[in-house]
Amino acid sequence: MVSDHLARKILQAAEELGYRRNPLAAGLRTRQTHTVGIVLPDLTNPVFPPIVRSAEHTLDAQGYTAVLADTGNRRRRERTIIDNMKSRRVDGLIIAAARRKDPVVDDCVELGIPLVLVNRTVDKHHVAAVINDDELGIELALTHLLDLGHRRIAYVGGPQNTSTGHRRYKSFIRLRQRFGLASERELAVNAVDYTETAGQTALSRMLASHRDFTAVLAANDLLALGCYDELRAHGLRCPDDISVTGYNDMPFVDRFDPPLTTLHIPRKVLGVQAAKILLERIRQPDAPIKQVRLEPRIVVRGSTAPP
Amino acid sequence: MVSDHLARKILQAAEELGYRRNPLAAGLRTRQTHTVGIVLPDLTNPVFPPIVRSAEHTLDAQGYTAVLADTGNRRRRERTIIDNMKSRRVDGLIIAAARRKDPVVDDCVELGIPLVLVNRTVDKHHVAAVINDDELGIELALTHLLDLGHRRIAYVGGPQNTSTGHRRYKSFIRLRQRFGLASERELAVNAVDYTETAGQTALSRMLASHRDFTAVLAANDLLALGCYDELRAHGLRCPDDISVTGYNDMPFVDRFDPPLTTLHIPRKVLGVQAAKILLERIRQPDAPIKQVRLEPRIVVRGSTAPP
DNA sequence: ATGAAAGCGCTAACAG
DNA sequence: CTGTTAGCGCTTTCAT
Repeated sequence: MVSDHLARKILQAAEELGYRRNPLAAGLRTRQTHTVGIVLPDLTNPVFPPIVRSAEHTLDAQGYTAVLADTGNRRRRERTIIDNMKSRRVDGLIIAAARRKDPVVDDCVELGIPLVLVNRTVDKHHVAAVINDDELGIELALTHLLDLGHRRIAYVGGPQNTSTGHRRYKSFIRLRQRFGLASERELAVNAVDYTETAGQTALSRMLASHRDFTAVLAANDLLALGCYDELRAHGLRCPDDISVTGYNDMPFVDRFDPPLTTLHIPRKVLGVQAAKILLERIRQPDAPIKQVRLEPRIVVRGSTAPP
Repeated sequence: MVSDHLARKILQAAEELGYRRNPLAAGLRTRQTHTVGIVLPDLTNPVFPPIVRSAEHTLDAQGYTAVLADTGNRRRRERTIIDNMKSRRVDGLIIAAARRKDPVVDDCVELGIPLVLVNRTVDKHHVAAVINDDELGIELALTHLLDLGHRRIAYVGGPQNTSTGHRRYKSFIRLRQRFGLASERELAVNAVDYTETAGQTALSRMLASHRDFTAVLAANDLLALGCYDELRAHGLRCPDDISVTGYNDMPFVDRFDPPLTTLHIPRKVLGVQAAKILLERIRQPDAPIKQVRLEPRIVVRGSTAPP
C-alpha cells in the first residue's frame, strides 16, 4: 500500500480530472446502493416534513441518499411505491405510512429488508419502530381537560387501521372509565382519515345527537382543525363554548384561531432515531430489533378553557 | 415475434414466478435510470409539498421515480445534493431551489442534463422554467391595498438572490412610483431569507424608523407571519392598525389569526407542468426550451382592511 | 427471425 | 502485495 496521504492525493486528482465513480455500477456488483427509501402517507401533512428532514440529514451524513415517496394515503400506491423501491434495490426502508395490519410491511420483513417504522407501527411487535407514547399523550390531554373542570368530554378519533388511531382511542375509552366520565357510545367517534374534512364529519355526527359536551379531544391536529370548522358552522365558539385539543403540535398550529392546545412530539428525534436504527440494521442485520417510544409533552394554548 | 397476447402472458407468468427486472442493471447499460431528482430549498415550507406531490404523481404515471432532497436553503448542500443526483445518473432534474445566479444550474445546463426550474428561476433566460407572474402578483396586492384606501404602504421583501425576491421587489418599487406613493428608502426592506424570523427582523427595522405606514405588503406568506409577530410585539393589531398581505397562499394561512390576504399560485399546475416539461426534454433534448408563467390570483381575507 | 456474445462501470476473487 | 479477470443483470449488436 502507498501512504494514506498519497492515496488521497491520487483520488483527488482523479476527481478533478472529472472522474466520478458510478454508484449504480457499484451497486450492481455489491448489492448495496447506499440508498434508503422513506415512505410517507401524506407529504402535505406538516407533521412529516420535519421528521423527513432530520432523517434525511442523518442518512446523508453517513453517505446514504434518501428516496422519498408519498402514498397519498392509498394502500395500492403504498404497494407500488415499495415494490419500486425494492426493485431499485434500496438498502433499507423507513415507513411512516404503516397500517396496523400491513401486508407490505410483512413482505419486507419476510424478505429481510432492513426496515424501521416511524410515527406509526404495526400490531405485530417484532419490527423496529420509533413512535410516541400514545397512551401517555391521551392521558395528558384528558387530565388537562379534567383539571380545567370538564366532565362531558367528546372524542374525535383517527382511523382504526393505524396504530395511533387505535391506541389513542383505546386509551381514551379506558381512561374515561377510570375517571368515571360520561361514557355514551356516541361521545366517541372515529374519523375515517387524518384529514380536516374527516374530522369535521365526525364531529358533526356527534353534534347531531349529543350537544351537551363541553370539550372535544381530537386524536390529531388536522382532525382538531376539522372540529374548529364544524363548531364554527354551528355558531359555537372555541374555547368559550367548547374546548378542543389536538395531537402532534404540527408547525403553525400555534398561530391558528384559536391557537391549538395539543401534544408535542419530538419530531426531530423521531427522524434521527429512525435513520440511526435503520443504519444499524443495515450494517448488522442480526442485531436485536429496537423499539423506541418517545414521550409527548402537552402544550397548552388558547383552544382550551374552563367550561 | 409471438403474438402480443402471448407475450403479455409470458411476462405476467415471469412476474408471478418472482422475477423483477433490475432497473439498476438496465440503467447501467442504457444510461437511463427513469429517475428524476427534485431539489427543494425547504421541505418544511408548506408551499412545496403540494407542488412536489403533483410533480411526483405525474412522473410516476409515466414510469419515472422521483428522488427528493432538501437543501435546507444552503448553497453548499445544493451542490452536494445535485452532485449526488448526477452521480446516481438521474435522467433529469426539477429544481425549486434556484438562485438568480446559480453555478450549479449553469453546470447542469452545460452538461446537458435535462432541467426544469419551478417556482423560482435564474437570470439567464435560456433555461426551462415554470413560475408564477410575480409582477402581476405584486400589482394585484398593491391595488387591493390602494382600493382599501392605503397610501403609505411598507414592503417586506424576500432575499434578492432569488428571482421571486428580486422581481417582487422591483415591481413594488416601480408600481409605487407609478401610483405616486410615498417612496422613502426605509419603507422597503428585504429580508435575508424566506422565514418568519427574517420577516420579523425586517419589519422591526422599519418600525424603528417609520411608524406611520398603514399597510405592509410582504413578498411571501412566511414573511407575512413574521410581520404578524412583530406587530403583536409592538402592541399593534392587524388589520385594525396595520394591514398585511402575503404571497403564495400556502396551506393553512386561511386559518391564521387573522386569516391572511395573499396571492394564490396554482401549485398543482406548477408541479404537473414542471414534470411534463421535464419529461419532454428528456425524450427530445433538442426541443425548444419552454417557459411557463402562471397567473396568481388574489385571495382577500381578514388581514386587510381600510386604514 | 432467432440466438449468442459483448460490454455498461464497478468490485471481489484469483493468480502471479 | 500487486495486477488480472470474471461477472453483477441487463440491452444491443452481430452472426447465424
